[in-house]
Amino acid sequence: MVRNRCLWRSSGSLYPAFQKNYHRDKASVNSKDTEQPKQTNAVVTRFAPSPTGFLHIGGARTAMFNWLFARHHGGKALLRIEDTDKARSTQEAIDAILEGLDWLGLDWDDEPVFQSARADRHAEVAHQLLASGNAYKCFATSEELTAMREQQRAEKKPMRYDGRWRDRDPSEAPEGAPYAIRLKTETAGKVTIADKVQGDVSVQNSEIDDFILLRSDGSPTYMLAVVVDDHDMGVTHLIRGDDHLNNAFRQLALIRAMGWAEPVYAHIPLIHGNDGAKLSKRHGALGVDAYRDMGILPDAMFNYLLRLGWGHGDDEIISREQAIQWFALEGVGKSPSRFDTKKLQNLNGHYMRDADDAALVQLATPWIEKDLGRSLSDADSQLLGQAMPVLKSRAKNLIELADSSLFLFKKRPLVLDERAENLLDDDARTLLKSIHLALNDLDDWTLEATEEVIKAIAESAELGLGKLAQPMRAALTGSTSSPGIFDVLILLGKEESLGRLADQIEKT
RNA sequence: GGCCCCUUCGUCUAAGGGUUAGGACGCGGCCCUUUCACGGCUGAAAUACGGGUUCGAAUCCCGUAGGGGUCACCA
Repeated sequence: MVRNRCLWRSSGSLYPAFQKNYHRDKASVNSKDTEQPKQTNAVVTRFAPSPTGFLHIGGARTAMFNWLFARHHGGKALLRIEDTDKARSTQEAIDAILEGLDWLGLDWDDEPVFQSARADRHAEVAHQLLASGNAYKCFATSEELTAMREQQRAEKKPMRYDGRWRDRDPSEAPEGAPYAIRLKTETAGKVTIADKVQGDVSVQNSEIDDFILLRSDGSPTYMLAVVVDDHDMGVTHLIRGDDHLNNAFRQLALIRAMGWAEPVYAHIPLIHGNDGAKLSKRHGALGVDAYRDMGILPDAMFNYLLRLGWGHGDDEIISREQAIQWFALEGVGKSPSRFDTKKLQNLNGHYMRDADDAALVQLATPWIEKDLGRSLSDADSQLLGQAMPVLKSRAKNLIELADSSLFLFKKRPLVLDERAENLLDDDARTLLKSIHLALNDLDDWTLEATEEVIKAIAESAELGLGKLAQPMRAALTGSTSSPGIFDVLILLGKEESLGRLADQIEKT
């Protein structure tokens, strides 16, 4: 469980559980028979974001699917921060991602692994490959390679490393020249991946060039780092965006060169914006935090993201428990889906209505306080709690909820909005006068009693209830829409209600 | 451009050889109603196109078109 972030940020040993696993392969390689039969039921997944920005929608869904798959199988869901790109990785991004995951209610087993701390192990594997003849030193300079690609492009040939150092003797290189380590990949035949989502996908080995494992400065590339980390962490199922599908073939080549167990792959389609293109900055609010700030409930987001690209018959409202029970990779669609804010809002409305009143009071309070410019007293909070049942059924998100509650806390005399002001013409004010009179005489301030009084007036004046309710609403709430008018009366109490009515009558 | 993937209402999806192609969001109408919501009923709305295979195709095969992804000493 990842709850207290300080736990690992301030800790000196970031991945204690991990270090124990460090030499596990050597042991398990030697004991083949103990390794083989058991490995089927232990599911280990991982979510591996690179901390270069907030947790975007696509990442959130990938995280969810990994989490759900692990929980469904009673396995482990691990978290790894891919922070090897020091120039782009920031602590703010790490925090934002962890917060986003936490907000969504996703917890992780073991301590998060920071990839940057594992560079030595990555290098070790690269050198192991070098020693076994599965990799070689490449002395080509960046300039040289750029030139090579330029030429390939000019000749309209595929842009790939041409293997110029593959069979050359390192002694041909200048004395002490820096070199990168490249994987010696297969040149003939093809590889096929039995992807749980995409099905069988094959690629000719000739398409896969000898990619770099270790840079000339000794740092590992992403391709090396992922494979080594996934292996060391014991990851059995790789669920990630299908933008990694092409990488999978390279990674598989590396895995096979090391003789490691091959994971099960599941490449899920990316989420697209309204225009069908890959989600990017220009699509507007994208971080999970942005939706939190829009007053979306985590459960609604969870449900929405779950149903995006995944289905379970006609089910729409799905609880976490059901999601864990039902989730299967087979249900994931193969085509990219578009993000639909309207549906999210609708789902959020469902979860608002279902939510616990006390919880909603907590969640809405910050917005209310911001609007009011003061903090809520205990009495205010209690009033809000009383009003919650009639407020929450009308709100699609926490912002609407907060807005709709403001009339409870506003000080007299109320400032009416334009529509409410227009509604209060002379006739309406005359009506308010008789309403005020009748309510003033009422001692039994209950829903039933107030309703009886108002209905009596409506009847004697031969008017519909609406003719009375709307002016009352305007005077009592300053707006033309609110909870039921008798609810409003009761929530406000007799004194406040009469005061607000009087304020508007006196204006004439 | 090379390689890989995708294609059912506007959107998310169900239907894995035989259904009036179902549900949800959104949109329209009606009902409920003191406003606004909720809710109920209801309407319009889809198998990208073209060929096969088959008694029968949204479903299997081929092609076309469109869309997406990926091609770094980034991750």
